[in-house]
Amino acid sequence: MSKKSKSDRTKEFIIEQVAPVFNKKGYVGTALSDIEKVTSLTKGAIYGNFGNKNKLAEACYEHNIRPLQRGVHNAISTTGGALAQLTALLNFYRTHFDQLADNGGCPLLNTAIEVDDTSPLMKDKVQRSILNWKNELCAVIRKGQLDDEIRSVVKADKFSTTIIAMIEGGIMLAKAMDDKIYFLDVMDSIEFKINNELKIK
Amino acid sequence: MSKKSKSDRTKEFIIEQVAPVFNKKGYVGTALSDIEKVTSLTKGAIYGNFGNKNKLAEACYEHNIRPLQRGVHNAISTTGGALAQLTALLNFYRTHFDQLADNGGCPLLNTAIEVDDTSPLMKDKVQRSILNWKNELCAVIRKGQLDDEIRSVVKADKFSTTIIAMIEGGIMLAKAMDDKIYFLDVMDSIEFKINNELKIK
Amino acid sequence: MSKKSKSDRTKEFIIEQVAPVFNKKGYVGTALSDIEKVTSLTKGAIYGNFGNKNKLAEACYEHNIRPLQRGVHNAISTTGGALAQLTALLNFYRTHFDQLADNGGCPLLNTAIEVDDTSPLMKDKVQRSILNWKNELCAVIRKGQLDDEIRSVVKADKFSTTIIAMIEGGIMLAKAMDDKIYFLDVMDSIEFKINNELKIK
Amino acid sequence: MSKKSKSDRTKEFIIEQVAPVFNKKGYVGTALSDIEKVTSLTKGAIYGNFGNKNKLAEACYEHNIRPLQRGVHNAISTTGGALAQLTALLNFYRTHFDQLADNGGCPLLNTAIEVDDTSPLMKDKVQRSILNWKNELCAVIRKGQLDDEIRSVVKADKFSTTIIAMIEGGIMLAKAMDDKIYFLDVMDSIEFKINNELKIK
DNA sequence: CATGAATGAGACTTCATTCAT
DNA sequence: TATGAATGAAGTCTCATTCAT
Repeated sequence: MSKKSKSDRTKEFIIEQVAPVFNKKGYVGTALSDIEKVTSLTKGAIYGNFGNKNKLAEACYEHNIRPLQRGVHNAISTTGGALAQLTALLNFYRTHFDQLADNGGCPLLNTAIEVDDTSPLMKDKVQRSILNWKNELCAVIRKGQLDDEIRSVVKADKFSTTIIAMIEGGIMLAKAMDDKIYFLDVMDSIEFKINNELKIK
Repeated sequence: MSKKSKSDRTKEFIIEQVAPVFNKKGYVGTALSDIEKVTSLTKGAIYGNFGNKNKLAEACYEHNIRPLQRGVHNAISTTGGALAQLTALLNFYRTHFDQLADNGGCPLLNTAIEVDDTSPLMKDKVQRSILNWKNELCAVIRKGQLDDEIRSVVKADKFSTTIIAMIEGGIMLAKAMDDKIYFLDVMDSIEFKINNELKIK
Repeated sequence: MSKKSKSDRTKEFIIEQVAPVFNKKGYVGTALSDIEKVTSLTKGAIYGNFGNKNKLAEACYEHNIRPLQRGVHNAISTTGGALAQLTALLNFYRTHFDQLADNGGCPLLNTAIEVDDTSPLMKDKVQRSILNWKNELCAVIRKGQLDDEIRSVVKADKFSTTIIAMIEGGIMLAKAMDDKIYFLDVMDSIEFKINNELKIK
Repeated sequence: MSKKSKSDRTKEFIIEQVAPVFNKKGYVGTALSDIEKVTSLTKGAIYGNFGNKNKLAEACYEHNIRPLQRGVHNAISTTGGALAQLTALLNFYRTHFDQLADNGGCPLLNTAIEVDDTSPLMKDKVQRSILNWKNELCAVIRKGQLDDEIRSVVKADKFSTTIIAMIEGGIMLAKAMDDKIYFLDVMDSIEFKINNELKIK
């Protein structure tokens, strides 16, 4: 039986309220006064629970990334072969785009852009997320190759990178243009790629 | 003959010094004290020339975007057909990636991510940049179709969006991972796409 | 027989841990977080036992002063005449200087300096300590005069003040210079004074 | 012709207003809000002129110490031999005690006590002040010995230390007791010492 | 035009204190 | 009693902006 302490529940509550704010306004763009507003807690309570703004930001990044990692992981755990798994991944993103957009977009993308020239600590977190994602995709592709589902000439590494780049680029465009179609078009292109470059016909 | 006034030369000087800082640290992350440092000018001088931080930021965005727009435009003005023009675009990016990375990455991407949930004015600028870019690509593809160089089934609009998404996603990954290979892999994928999906063989 | 309550033992424990901190960092310089650290207790426990920081500070002052008062008193209770008693006092200080320095110096001096222009309550405590000390010295000198050990022309009051001033001034210098010699030199001067100005030869 | 810049005049003004506050309330005891109050300037103006609280504190220490150093130096520059010079020093202190007390006491003493266990930077400043003072006294005594005015057996170093300890101890007592007589009594003791231990009769 | 000096708001953080459990 | 969690005020410092010179 896991009974959470008050502290843990408060921490969770804070993270839940604050995580989308960080994702929308960025780390430097989010002030402690913003955090007070959305939590209805005082600065003292925030610092009592997280020590400093940075630690809270890190916790929020983890919180924001988790559902995406889980979504990717779930898609990839689908039964039915590598190609089906990759398609499941696309569908996961198609289905959850609106929710993602409402929360401020992809936290990996947002954080990568904000910190790449400024904050080594957060950059390290982003790098782990990217590698983790890429490794998951690589594994699927390589498995598909072993199963004679995916062409052996395909370079898993390069292909995985490309899929990630397309998803992130698509999110950026759709959010910037306030038009989901940009994202959906890119998703279609990935699906086309999968069917034409990967699949053994 | 246009002889530039002192004012214009100062403005240009300021923009040149400050533009990369905005691109690296973002709009909210760049303080006027940073701007003083890199220009060796006083706040008063900055305000005398630009009125406020916002206007300077806009000018810097334009300055940062211009060489990319020009690069794209030049590639697309190449003689030799639509496919050659698209390849020229890729080569432009391949050649200039290091310079771009040194300057803090793609200003369109950086600005889009920073402002999409916060600053309508800058968002509008980003939207124009995206549309302009997309329109240029569409025009090339449509011209290629008229010239029987590119398959008529290809949807120019969707294809253009995808190319942009890939370039931006690739830049993000390479900068986040501190490894150019991520970008080059995506560029190769675009080239592959062009040869396989676009080209009439 | 007095058996100490749990409360009393906790209070004592707290005072023992905190007293040297107050003596080193001063009243305003010591935060409740410092107090939590050295006691491994929570703020609530501190407040439960002392009511507020001020009361704890007062208790710590008393605790810090006590061994000095006792040392002075013991010296002065030595058998063998007034001059021997004064010399015993000097030796007490010579012997215990290192310990005193480790604990942050003379609490009377430290507190006097910190509070003389700010905190009437603590100042009152300091005044009592000074008067008490001075009275003890005066009593010794006057007794020595009655016993024909000390010259009757000596003004006990003035001489006592001077001894205290010298001890405190010496402590200040030695601690500021990180060099015990400053203190020992002054102790020697006091001894010289006693032998030359006080003693009937 | 020295014409002071506005900046210099403001800096001086700030120091003049703030120096006694630091001397009375101590470094940690003086808040920036106190500084705003006595200067009628904003935090921004303070930081514009001094960079941080620490630098202002250092400047104030120098300002507070200067008149004392000058007083000592002047006394010691008096014509009429070493003994007369030492007496002039005592008279300087006797004459200026009230003013010193009003300003919060001796800055050397106050600062030494506050920083000896906490702030190495300020401690270094205090050490310089002490050494400077001691060296001045030593020089006078040694000169007096060469001139056959002061006994050659006297140890200049030890005697100087003792005089300083007495002055500082006396100031502490008088301020703590709110009674100048404590200080004057110690001054008399120093004079007695000079006449009895130093002077060749 | 540009500077130097200032402002006032707001940044992040720590403070002493309280109180339900 | 002691804890854990919170408060609200206050701490130091930086922000974008203004304006007399």
